[in-house]
Amino acid sequence: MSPLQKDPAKADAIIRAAIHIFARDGLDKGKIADIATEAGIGKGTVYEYFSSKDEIFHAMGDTIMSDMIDASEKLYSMDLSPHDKLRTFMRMNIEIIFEMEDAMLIMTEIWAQGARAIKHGEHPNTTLYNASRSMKQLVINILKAGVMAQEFRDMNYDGVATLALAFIDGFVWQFMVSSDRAAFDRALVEGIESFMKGLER
Amino acid sequence: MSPLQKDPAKADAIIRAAIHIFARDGLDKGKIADIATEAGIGKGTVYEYFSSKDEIFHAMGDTIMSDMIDASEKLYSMDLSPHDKLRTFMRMNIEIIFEMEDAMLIMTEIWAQGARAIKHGEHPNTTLYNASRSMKQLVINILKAGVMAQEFRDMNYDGVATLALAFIDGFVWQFMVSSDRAAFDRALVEGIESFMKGLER
DNA sequence: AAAATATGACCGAACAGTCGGTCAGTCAAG
DNA sequence: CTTGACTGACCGACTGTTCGGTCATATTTT
Repeated sequence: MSPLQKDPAKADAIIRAAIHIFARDGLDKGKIADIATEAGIGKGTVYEYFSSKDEIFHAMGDTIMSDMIDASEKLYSMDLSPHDKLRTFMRMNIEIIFEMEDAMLIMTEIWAQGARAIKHGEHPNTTLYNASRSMKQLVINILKAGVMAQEFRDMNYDGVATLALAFIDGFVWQFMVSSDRAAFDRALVEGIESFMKGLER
Repeated sequence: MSPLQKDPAKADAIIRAAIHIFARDGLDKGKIADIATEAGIGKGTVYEYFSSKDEIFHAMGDTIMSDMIDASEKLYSMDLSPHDKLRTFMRMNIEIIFEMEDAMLIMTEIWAQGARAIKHGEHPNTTLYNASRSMKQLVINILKAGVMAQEFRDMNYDGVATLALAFIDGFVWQFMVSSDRAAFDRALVEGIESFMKGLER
């Protein structure tokens, strides 16, 4: 039969290369030819694994989000008080995203594409939105546990979870264009402290 | 640059049309021809006013940011306690940006371009970064006044200002893709309250 | 064992569509 | 007549996608 199945590792290599190239050049300017070169294969081969540039976008989105959710869920299952869990969740999420600068840039563009798709009355990339929703649910669960344990004040969970996630996104976003790592760390500590203080009873 | 002899109102019309088209189709997919049509002029005329697509990007960024800063500074000069000023600043900023959905989408892409430019070792659109810095300074000034008036606790101003701005950006960003206006308002109120509570002495 | 055959992964030259930017010419005003 | 604002047909660079052909490897045959 088939002497060689299509190599799944090669599909991965293409995605990895795509993340690198698209983060560097943008979703539109990023060339399939460059991705192929980066992955060490021919341009035609890319199309043996993905039927279009758009399909590569989707695959990238899935990969990035599942990486992010995995990291967050591991954190969620750690044995910590709600207070420490939330604090750690925020700090680690910011650092994870910050390390994954490539991913952040791409997600931003995919997210913007989604917003535009909605404007056009089309369907956005649902994976991304489901993932975003499940992140929020994770935060809400921590908050509820904290209220139950009388560590946090009573609150509107959705609003506070939104504040937390907005802070994470916005914070990374602000520092994406700054290279002052020391300022970044100082602001991060103070930002999280201030946020946590807002939850006190 | 073109001489000022030409109709300045037409340059404005081109910028407005550009904001509409680029928000709808994205910075790359948005066509100069469409902008011309939207502005009710010929494609060639666009090039009488702007020498390239890139120059249009810059002009758009300038227009959007100066609109935003004007609104913020008007707010800043209002006669309110630091507490109310900050609260109002956040609420109004979010609502302004939310109404200017077009602007938000475009700014996001320009910002991402800037982050990429830095990666390449090039110069980003400085207007945008100066504007962003002056917004932060505005918040810091409010915070300092609040501490002076003993309304707020002592704090690291930069960190808290970053939290505030991150919240504004991230909040709008989260809701860009949701059409549930009621949830938006509930979350907004709770988010701001929680933030303000974190500043109490 | 070795030759013959079959398979499908791989490739990159060529194609076709797109779009930023140009320019030769029109038109209106003074 | 002169000026300059305006126009859109046109050009050419760029790039996503296709496709005919190559080649390494598995399978079958001798």
